[in-house]
Amino acid sequence: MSEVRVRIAPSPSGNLHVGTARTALFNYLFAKKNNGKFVLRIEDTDAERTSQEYIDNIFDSLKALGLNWDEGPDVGGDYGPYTQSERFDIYPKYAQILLEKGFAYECFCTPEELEQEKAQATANKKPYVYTKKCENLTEEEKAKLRAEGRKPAIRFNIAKAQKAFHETSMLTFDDLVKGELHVDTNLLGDFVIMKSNGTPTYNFAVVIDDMLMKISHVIRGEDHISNTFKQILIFEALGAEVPRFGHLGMILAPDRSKLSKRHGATAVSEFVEKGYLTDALINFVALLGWSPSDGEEIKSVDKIAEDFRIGEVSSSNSIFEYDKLNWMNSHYIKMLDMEDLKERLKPYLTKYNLNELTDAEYTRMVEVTREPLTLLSDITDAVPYFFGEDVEIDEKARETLDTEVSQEVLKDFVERAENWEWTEENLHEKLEKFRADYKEKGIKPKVTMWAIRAAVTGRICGADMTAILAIIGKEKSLNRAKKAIKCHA
RNA sequence: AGCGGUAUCGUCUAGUGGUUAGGACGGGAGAUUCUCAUUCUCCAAACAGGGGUUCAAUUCCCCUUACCGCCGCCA
Repeated sequence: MSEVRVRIAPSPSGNLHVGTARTALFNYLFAKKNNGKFVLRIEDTDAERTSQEYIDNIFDSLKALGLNWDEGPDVGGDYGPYTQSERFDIYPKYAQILLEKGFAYECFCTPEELEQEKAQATANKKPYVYTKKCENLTEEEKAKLRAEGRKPAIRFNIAKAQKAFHETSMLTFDDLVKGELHVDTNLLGDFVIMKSNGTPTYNFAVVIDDMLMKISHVIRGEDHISNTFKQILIFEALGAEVPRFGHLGMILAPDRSKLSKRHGATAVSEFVEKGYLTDALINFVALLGWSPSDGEEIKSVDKIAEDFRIGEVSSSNSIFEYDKLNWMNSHYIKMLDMEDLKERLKPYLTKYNLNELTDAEYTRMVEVTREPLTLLSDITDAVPYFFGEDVEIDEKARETLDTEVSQEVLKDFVERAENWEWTEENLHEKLEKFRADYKEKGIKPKVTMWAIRAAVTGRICGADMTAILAIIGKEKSLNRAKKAIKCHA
């Protein structure tokens, strides 16, 4: 059996989309599982929509997800170049072969003429297929058209190719995930393989590159199924070995439409900026269509690869649900090593002066605030009270502070705490006693602590109160408490 | 319109010609805690509809419906 070679072939007309990331993942998993090679190819035949920024984004995102490629534009390989715009001299040669074999022909139709054909078809409520108007142009006619300054495109002759390799007009292939797929090639129009500007179209460039790069399995979204039939015919017309194909269901937004900007983030880099961990993202996306045989959903890509079988991937579409991704992200944050977490949180703490805290204090702060984090970015709003002299009192805290009990508790707290040794251990002990005293008076521990919490943090919920006091320090804590006590006449 | 694809809790899915149809997220209830959260326990929640085949169908076949995709000198 020949070597397994798969590829991910993004078009750099945007940042790396999560859907592309999932396709890349499944290719990567398939390669890993079968000791194959994972190739990255940049499909930038449309110069208009391509930008270096997007290419960089694709590289960075794929790397961040851990989907490292064996061959690609940057790392090279035996079948390069791996960027289509650098392969433009290759495609015309193969188009020429097709022309000579009679599997392709020149088409001089103008966009206007084509537009008209299409309009006609819709007017007659017929599906549009190219009329093959230029199929049998004589040399004289072509010369005349050329003299007029017309530049021909090259079209693939579907019927010729189909007849040459198949008994009937039915074309069939065995899809890796969907099983047998068929189409009546009579319904396919002769599509353009070389544009009149001399560059290849997607369907042509893909085939030539997959052939030359010896791609053995093409795993991609099901939106490519109809392309696959056309591509198979080109492979055959060229006398090349046809790779195996596998088509994955699409990822849909919660409203069942295509996942787009209006649903929030779509690019991997956007998710990262929002505070998602790439490990969580890739794990989540793997679960869209694939499920672990042992039921254990939290799994590294390496572990998933061991368990992965392309034939077991679900062939239906799946909806991208943020709830589960969020849960998974919080789970991954919980599993993060302390030092790692401390570093990862820093980008989200730039509005605070981290120098106010010693490293030990920062560590403790992270320890007591990490629990409820869903996104790394959640840290920003979770810690403002650790910084600055004063604290902003929110509405709920204000109400709490306005009660008589709170005032009484606070006064007592300030008085007693003046003499406390300010270590977390001691504070823990002292506060326990403090609460107990009030409990005897019939005041719930909750209420007692609310007063202190509201005064010191400006909120009524948050991290462990003892730790907060210890980190903030005696002076600052008591100052805030005093400020919360109303001056009585 | 045509062609292709898909159909199990709200969502991602497991599963089988005979099962109490399983898990996870989310939801609900409770326990723990100084609060929020965490954690733990429990609960509700599905085989799209109609025909076949069969002793038996969620499972196999057909039709309907719904949804998705494709019909570019975009990729």
